Amino acid sequence: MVSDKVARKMELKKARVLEAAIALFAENGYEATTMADIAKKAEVGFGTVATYFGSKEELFYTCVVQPFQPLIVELKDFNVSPTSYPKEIEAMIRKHIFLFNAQDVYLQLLVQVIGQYEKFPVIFAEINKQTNELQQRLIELIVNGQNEQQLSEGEPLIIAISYISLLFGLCLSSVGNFPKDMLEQFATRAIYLFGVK
Amino acid sequence: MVSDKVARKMELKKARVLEAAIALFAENGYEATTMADIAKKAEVGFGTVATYFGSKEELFYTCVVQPFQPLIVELKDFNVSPTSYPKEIEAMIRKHIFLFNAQDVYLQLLVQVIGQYEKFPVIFAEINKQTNELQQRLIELIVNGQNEQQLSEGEPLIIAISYISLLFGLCLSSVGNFPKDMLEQFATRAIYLFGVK
Amino acid sequence: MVSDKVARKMELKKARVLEAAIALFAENGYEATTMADIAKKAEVGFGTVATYFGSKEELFYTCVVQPFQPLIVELKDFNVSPTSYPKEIEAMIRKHIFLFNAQDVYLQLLVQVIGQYEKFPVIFAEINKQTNELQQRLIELIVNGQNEQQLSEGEPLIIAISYISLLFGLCLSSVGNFPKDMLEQFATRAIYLFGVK
Amino acid sequence: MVSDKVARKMELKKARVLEAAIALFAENGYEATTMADIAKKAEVGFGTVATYFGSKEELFYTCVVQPFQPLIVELKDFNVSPTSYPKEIEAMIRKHIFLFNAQDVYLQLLVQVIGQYEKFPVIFAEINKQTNELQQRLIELIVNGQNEQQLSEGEPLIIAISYISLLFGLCLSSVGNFPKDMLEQFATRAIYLFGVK
DNA sequence: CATGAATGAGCCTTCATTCAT
DNA sequence: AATGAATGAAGGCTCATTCAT
Repeated sequence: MVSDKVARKMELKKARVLEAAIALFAENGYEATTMADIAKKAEVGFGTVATYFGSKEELFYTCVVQPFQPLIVELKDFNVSPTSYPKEIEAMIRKHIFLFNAQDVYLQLLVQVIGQYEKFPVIFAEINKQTNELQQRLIELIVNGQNEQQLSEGEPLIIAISYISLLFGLCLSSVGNFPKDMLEQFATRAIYLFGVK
Repeated sequence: MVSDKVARKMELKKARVLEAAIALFAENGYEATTMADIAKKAEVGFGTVATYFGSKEELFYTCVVQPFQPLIVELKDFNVSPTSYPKEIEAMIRKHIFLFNAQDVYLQLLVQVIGQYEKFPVIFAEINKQTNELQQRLIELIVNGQNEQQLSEGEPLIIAISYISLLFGLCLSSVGNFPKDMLEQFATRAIYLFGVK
Repeated sequence: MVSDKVARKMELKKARVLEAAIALFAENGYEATTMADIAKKAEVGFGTVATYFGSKEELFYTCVVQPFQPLIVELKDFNVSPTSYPKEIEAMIRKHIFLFNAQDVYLQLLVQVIGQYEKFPVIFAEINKQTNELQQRLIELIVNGQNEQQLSEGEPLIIAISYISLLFGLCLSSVGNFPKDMLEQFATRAIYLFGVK
Repeated sequence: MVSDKVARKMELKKARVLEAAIALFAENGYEATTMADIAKKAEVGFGTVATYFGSKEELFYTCVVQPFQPLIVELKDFNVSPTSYPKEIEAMIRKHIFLFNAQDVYLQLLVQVIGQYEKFPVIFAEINKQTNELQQRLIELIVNGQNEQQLSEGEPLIIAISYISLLFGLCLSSVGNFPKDMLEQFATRAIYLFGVK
């Protein structure tokens, strides 16, 4: 019989461990991060980490996969047949860029997994599947925009990949994070990729 | 007194070790790659790796820094005040993209270092310095193009960063490498970032 | 929160490890003794040794320095202005020789450190400081004895060094340990060094 | 066919290697001294050391045993039935002490072997055999002196062991070596052990 | 003969995991 | 449930030895 109070405490601790783990995995990578480091940063005993998450591998899995769900939902949240394509695309890009910037620590981690997909095949597959859905949705948007003649010609797949690459590429470059006004400018510039007239 | 024959042989072995190391570091990351793995792949005794490169850390340094020099030289090899900016930029982008694609294994490694710059501060500083020079040269090109009114308005720094980010971002995406015709298309699309009229 | 029972158990194990380490270091020297040997002799996992003492170097330090404190206290425990100098000196020597004999394993270790002082500078400095205090105390005793004309002439420093050298020299010779009656005889003989009339 | 010139050169090199080895073994001990260190100090290629002396163990054996022969001969060179025992003993002790002091590096090495006899059983046996002969000769001297009533009573074995221990003990203490006048004083003091009247 | 490139056995150390409290 | 003492697998590195030149 576990009281709500205790359960609440547990959840808080678990969240603290997860946050610490994400930060350390992002900064140092999988192997260079020790369970003891994580426990210390989360201010729990290191046995506790094992109790909550099982093995280190499972913890890493959770670190990468769990925050990805809400993120991808946000990223996919745009209208694929808006009235004004330029306006919708601009809004989408701005949203994306600010999202990426807000989650920079997590994205540093994500970039590692993507950059070493052979090392994390299971996790990568999961990530990739979802990212492909985002890609599909982008293609849909582009195709519609081109059909409506609000966007200039160009292979939609190429545009979608280029755009996603630009987003992740900006993550790589964002040493010390960009100030807000620069983010705005990146957004404005990225629109060009879509062939907005 | 070392004969030329022996020296030649050594050079060959050294190159073989380096190639193996780059491939394994790129695929698995620094920690997950063992000296034994490298030696095995290079078909030498693992003591030999130590004899050639000292420590694992030094080997990694060499793996990242040594191939970077010729690469960055190639990347910086474009005319900053051409007659036709659109043509020069298109040629440059095509060159860049094909270079990146040809060196995909090495670039996977490079992306790791950039993505975890806190973990490899010395190497990153070296890389970053050179990359900044490339960025400066790009800015020069863009400023000139804008002055000549062959390129539309836009903050040159933002454009340069966006472009470099796109290049590295494409590296991240290039799982299993793109076919040649897709590379051409990426090049064509990337031009848009520069505001070519 | 560690229970007393656990803490007790740990102390016992720690003592067992230390004893094993002293014996093996004494017999084989620092480098020739492996952490695995020590763990095996102490009947613990070899990770445990590291948990308790950190590194091999720290363990060695503890092995040499920790038992030295009580020993030197005992060695310095004599009266520097007794009524009868011959009697006090005889008692002191007997005590010293029996102490050395009782701690023969530890002293074999100590002799190594002294004999290779360049190799163990920090430990040696610590040992040397204390030994010098013993030497000073011996000199005090001798000077007093000479002033009281109970001891014959002779440079006190020379006598003190000779005596200490004799003690350590006997350690070197004591292969398989001397029987008790021989120890008595050594004590009787060593008195001569002090110029007892 | 090896010319004398070449043979001479070899002998010189060999001697240089041996000297370097003794110095390094004495300072750092057997394991902590590497073949490469020795080769470097002797200014020869490290393959050469192996060519000359075979294995490291054989080299160590040579380092300890070879210089011992002439040393022990010198140490045993005293008259066991002199006219004046006090004079003979004084001369002997002075000779011994100056010999020990002159060969301090080698003796540091010797002390290691004696102090860790279990580790070097073969070498120790050899050393011990010869040292016992010295001890026997000392006993002979003492017995004769006592019979002639030039030396006071006392178990000759005890005296001999004490004296040899003192000699080796002084080696241990001689950090930075004693000045000549102190050596004289040690000699004068050591005479007391023999019960010179 | 003299050399040093090549090698792999063996060691210290780190660290994920287990389990008793 | 939470903890950390205990453990041993695994990796980097050192270094004696071998052997081709």
